[in-house]
Amino acid sequence: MNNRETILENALVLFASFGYDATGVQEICDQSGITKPTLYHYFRSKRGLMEALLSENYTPYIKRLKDACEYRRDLPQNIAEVLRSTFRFADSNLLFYKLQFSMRNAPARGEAYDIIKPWIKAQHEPVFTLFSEAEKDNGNMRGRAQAYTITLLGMANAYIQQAFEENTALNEDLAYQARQQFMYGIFS
Amino acid sequence: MNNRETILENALVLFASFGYDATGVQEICDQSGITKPTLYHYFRSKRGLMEALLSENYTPYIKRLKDACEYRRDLPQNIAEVLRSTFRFADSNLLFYKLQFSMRNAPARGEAYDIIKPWIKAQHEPVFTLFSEAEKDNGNMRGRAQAYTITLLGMANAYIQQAFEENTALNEDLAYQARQQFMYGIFS
DNA sequence: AAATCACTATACCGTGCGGTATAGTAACTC
DNA sequence: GAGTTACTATACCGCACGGTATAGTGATTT
Repeated sequence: MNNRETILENALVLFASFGYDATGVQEICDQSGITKPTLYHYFRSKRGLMEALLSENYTPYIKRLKDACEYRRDLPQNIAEVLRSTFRFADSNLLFYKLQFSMRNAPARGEAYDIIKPWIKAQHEPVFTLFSEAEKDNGNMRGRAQAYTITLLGMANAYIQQAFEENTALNEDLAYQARQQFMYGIFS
Repeated sequence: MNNRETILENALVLFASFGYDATGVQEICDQSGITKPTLYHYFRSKRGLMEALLSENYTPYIKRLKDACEYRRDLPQNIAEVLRSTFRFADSNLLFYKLQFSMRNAPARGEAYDIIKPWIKAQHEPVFTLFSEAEKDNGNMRGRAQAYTITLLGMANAYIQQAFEENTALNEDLAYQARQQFMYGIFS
């Protein structure tokens, strides 16, 4: 494995364990068996390292999420796919999921939140567009696209957290249950 | 207002805005118009300051939550009260709510999470006990007390976040809607 | 063979951090 | 009025932080 990948791997572990602020560049270098100039050669700054980490791990998920949000006049189907892709995202790299989750919920004016902000937007956008499209076919939903987006993703996180803390699987059944519960919230 | 209260107030604003790690003791002192020895007189350390902040703001909520979890063979009633007390907690001091939320979701081995850990336990415990009691009256629920605890509190947070981001009220209606949705998740 | 390039180590810089030694003041205690 | 206590300011400490200047190395290009 080349140094760049080694650095990214160790940075992920440390950032996810101790947080962005509390993890020193020197620590990442020690763990990776390299020195600071090497790290600064590949990544322009500590922040640049974090940005690269986010980019590499988010990109495939966002792509799948966009596909899942392609509206074909079957909203339940879309919701199932959104949940499935999100569950899969969490399941495939739990460490990164935890890291991005902690950053999303970090104080708004901190650096960690500032770095992850564009990715939050990239995640919300397709889901918001999906609900906006679906609004046109269902008057009940009018004007609530943003609320649905937040609740759906928030609920997905609640389920993921639950599965993680209970050490149970993030399987198809759980995705189905989450979908049913969410749909009930819409049409009640 | 005395210095102790001034310090606590400014610390809350700064910690909630920039995070525990990124907020310097000096900054808190400047904002409060005092110097470091004064701060260290009232609070033994930066960590002690954070602990005092948590204690003062959490205590009344935990007390109300415990009352809300007193089981009288009417689980829906309990759930409504849990949601209401939690919504009220978030509504009464949004800044503190945001601070504790960011800390709950901070990396597990960071200092911020370590400080808030006992309070998470104090919050989960009464809710968990409630569901454990209710299990005895409803076979369907057996063995899921912890899952219900996590999902209920997670869902409450999703609603609170939604209300905050949409700038809508955390009113009785929303608590009712959340309860219905949660109950549907249990009995489906 | 000279020059260029990507990459890496040693050693260092300025800054800001959490925390404190010292000393003083004003208000109570005996 | 002497001693004690609670509180606060000046000035400082040691340290770890993010980042870099310098100097190489070995492979590739010309």
